[in-house]
Amino acid sequence: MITKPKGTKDIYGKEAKKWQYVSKVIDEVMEKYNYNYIRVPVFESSELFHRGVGETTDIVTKETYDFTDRGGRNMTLRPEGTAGVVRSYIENKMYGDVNQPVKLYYNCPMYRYERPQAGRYRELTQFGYELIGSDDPLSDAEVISLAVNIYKILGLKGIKVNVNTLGDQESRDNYRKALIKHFKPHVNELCEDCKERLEKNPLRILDCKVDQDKEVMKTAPKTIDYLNDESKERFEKVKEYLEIMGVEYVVDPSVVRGLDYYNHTVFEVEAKIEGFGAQNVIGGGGRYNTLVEQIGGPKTPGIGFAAGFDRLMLALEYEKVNIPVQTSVDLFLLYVNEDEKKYAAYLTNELRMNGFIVETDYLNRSLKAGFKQADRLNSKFTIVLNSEDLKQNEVKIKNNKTKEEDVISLDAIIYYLDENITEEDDCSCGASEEHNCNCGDKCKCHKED
RNA sequence: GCGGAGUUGGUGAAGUGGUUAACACACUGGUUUGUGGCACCAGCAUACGUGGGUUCGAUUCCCACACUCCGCCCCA
Repeated sequence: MITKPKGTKDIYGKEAKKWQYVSKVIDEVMEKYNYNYIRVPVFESSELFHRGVGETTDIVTKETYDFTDRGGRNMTLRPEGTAGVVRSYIENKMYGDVNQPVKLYYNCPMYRYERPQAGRYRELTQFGYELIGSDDPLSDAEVISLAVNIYKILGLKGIKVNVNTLGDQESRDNYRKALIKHFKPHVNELCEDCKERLEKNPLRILDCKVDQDKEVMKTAPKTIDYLNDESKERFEKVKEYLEIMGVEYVVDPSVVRGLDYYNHTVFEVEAKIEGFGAQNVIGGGGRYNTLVEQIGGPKTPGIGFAAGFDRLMLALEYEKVNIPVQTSVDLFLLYVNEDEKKYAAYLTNELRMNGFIVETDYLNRSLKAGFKQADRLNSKFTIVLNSEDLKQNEVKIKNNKTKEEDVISLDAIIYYLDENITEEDDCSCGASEEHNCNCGDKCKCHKED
């Protein structure tokens, strides 16, 4: 048997419906914030990610899917979304658009060659958004608040936002030097990885899970102490706007982010996911004021956020957020002989074109099995086409809830269905008990906050 | 890249170095000469991850690999 590649996942059935729902909610929220959907290639020149994401990051040095195409070009499957979007921004000269800043969002698969585990795949789906062309602290706050709001609208309650600032380039350089100075005398106390990081990327030492509890870590200089006045003031502004927007956040100096392009504001969103301690960060982002220039565009500030779709689904599951999925059909058409089958073919088509969800039998089942199938599909009505009735231009239609059967004229089917298909008494999400869900006013099972 | 645990049919699973590998659910048909959901009866063909090895004989023991789950690193 040919099986799916390691670290990939088939999404189908009920799970696919949930994905579609969550994607739809994301689309709706993005629309309100006036972000436009963008679709960029799955593969790009390898160079883009080396310049964009950073030569020293693990993502680029050991996790990319690289290949040479038939023309000898070095290509890489995108490991993250920002570099491609920024490339597109530059290539399509969006810096010249009348509408500024440019606000873009995406929701698509990324590829990282890693060992799969809970909430981690080699093909992972991320949604994210970028606000390019503004350095205003308000844009930082909006990007953070938008992330929080998406999760809130989806019904997640256990969301925590950790915010930090890396400062501008000057602050970052000063801080870097201070860190090296601090850790150098203690280099032997650090883990192997951190020894490497000391010269290459000292900020990442702060993130280290192995060395976390060591004394050197606790006494390490804090980003906040190396910020110049401008950067400090900027961060204060961001926090102020966040408070005005009612975003609950925590300032966490250990948030430094793994990609090279960040400066100033960086943030992470954590969710409660039982048993997946290491994977509880479901999204993260930050400001990248030098990235556009690095990739070859004009000096342009930007800020963005990206979130793991798979981890979001895990969080939704853990918090038992009910996701509305359509679980019933309006009508199931049954037939026995070939003439009735032909009429069924005609009628299913006709009714579907009139907006009803209609199913029929494709397996030449017995009536008994057909009824069973109608039940399984949770059909609201069932019609058994009967040659005798059809001769009279009539049909028997059965309401599967009340078990009542009506004999109606063929011409009246559409009218009848219109009249008798009522809004579900219970929640459209199909749940029978109170729960956290987001199905709107029609939902009577919705638990009050 | 490193480490741990797994892999038996459509599904959940039991089990054994040796003639037909339990059981349950699901599915299909029948009892009901064309009206289901219950009950009973019957049926469900080619199921022991892949490749080697040990053996008269391997699903069972050994080795390798693949994949799944979990952890580390890293990240979403």
